[in-house]
Amino acid sequence: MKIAELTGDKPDSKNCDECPIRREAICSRCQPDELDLLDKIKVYRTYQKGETITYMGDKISHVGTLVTGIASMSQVMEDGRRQIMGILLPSDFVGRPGRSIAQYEIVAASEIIMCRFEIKAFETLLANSPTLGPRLLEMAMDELDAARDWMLLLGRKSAREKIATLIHTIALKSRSLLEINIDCDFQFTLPLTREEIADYLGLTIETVSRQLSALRQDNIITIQGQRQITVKDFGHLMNETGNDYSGNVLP
Amino acid sequence: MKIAELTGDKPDSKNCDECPIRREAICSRCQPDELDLLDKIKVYRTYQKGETITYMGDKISHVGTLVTGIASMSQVMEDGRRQIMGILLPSDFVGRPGRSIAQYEIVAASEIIMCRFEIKAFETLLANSPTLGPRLLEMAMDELDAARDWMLLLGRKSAREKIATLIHTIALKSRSLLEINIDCDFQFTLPLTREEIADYLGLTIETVSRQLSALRQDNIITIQGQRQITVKDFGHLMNETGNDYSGNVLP
DNA sequence: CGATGTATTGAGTCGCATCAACCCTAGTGG
DNA sequence: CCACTAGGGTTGATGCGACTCAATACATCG
Repeated sequence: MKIAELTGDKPDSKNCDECPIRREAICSRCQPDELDLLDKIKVYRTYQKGETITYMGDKISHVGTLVTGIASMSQVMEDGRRQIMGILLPSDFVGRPGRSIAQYEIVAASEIIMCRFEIKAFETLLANSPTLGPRLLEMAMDELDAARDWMLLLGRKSAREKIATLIHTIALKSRSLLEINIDCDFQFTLPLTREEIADYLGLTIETVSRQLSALRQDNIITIQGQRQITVKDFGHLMNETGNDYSGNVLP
Repeated sequence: MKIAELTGDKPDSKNCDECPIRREAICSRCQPDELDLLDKIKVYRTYQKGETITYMGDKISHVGTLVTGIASMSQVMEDGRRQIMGILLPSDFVGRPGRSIAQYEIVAASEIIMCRFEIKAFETLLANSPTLGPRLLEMAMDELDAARDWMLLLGRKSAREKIATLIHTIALKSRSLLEINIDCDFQFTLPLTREEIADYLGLTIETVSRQLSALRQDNIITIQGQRQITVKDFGHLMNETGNDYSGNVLP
């Protein structure tokens, strides 16, 4: 039994070679010469837990990569209803080249470090790089797939299926990060509050709490404290997600 | 008062220069030499209304651009629940370079014509083209924005707001296609059945029908036959969408 | 003209939201 | 050290909005 953390390690240095997300981020295919160019315009910045990085409608001065920590990307309606459209994890790219007004609100769900680039400078690099564009395209298409999968969840799944899917997804991600493939109890820390979960799944905090309790009572998970989840049986959990077994694992 | 059609004109010829979507599609930035290369590998194909172009899990042999007609992209659960993640209109790109297994089901909602490319050949062009990649990236990011906006609708909007948003969106799109900017009654044809609307909005057909009737009774729209919708007052309709007025028009 | 697919409308039910009370933990200051 | 407070979480009672089931109307087509 292992404890997984989605927050990643802190970068011990400002050197790209030692960057913990060097292999997955926008720069993953850059050759040394390109990396140098990125290195020259990059600026690290830390945000505190709960801090808002961009508000909807804000002018955007930077794009960047999340290096450590967790953030959420959400849209808010006038009356306060909120929908989180994505959870940002280390190596995720934030911002859209060519757009200067923020469409979404980005909030740090933990203390985070971002590797930021001034947007004009980045766009210039992007236009001249042989690797940045293709990597960004690949990442955008991955996000598109994820967004579309989530649309099925939001539009068609029951509260129980939503919660089961979230836990299943986070557990799988934690497990693959740790490269554990043993089918035994698996414990991890929920990186989100009940409110964030509710806003991510299109539910209320009360329903989230109730469904978590129900899954616990049905012996599918156990809960230690408020955030520690143990999955007793992945197959059993999978049954509750509404997904079928075929073709859900992407290459 | 004008009648708008989202289906576009049929291509009178197989010549790219006269293609009705030449200015918006993946090839919109291609120079003559690149266009020649695309032209050599392109194959037009017609699908009948109701025909399924790809099933989930299918091996994909082609990518391509929708030239005329309407199609839907959806995901289906084992028990038949369906969520449409996007409505494909002329100039939209179908398929993901680098992926050989279909994640989604594509169904023709009307008779359609596709301009298709064998996937390997297209990938080769993409890798060597200075314009294809950037254009594809731009289109992917636009779709990502659209998907995320739809997540707010699916997760947080009421049935009435969902219907109002759909009508508002389609009406705006029709109007801009016709380049009409007059604030008067505006009539258009719903390109979708009630079932498709339901699957797009995460509702049932009965709820769709009831909410359309309610909007009619509240004098926000009128309905002629089953598919002809007239918007009496855009402002009034906008009030029902749950959107705020600021910042919703993209550049 | 019946047959079939599509749409509307009504009655009843249920899942999730709402409102409200309470618990737990951590942090603060007297 | 402990009372106090605030934020996060759980649980219960109740209500409503959307789903389900069912009957009927309308449209299209052979």
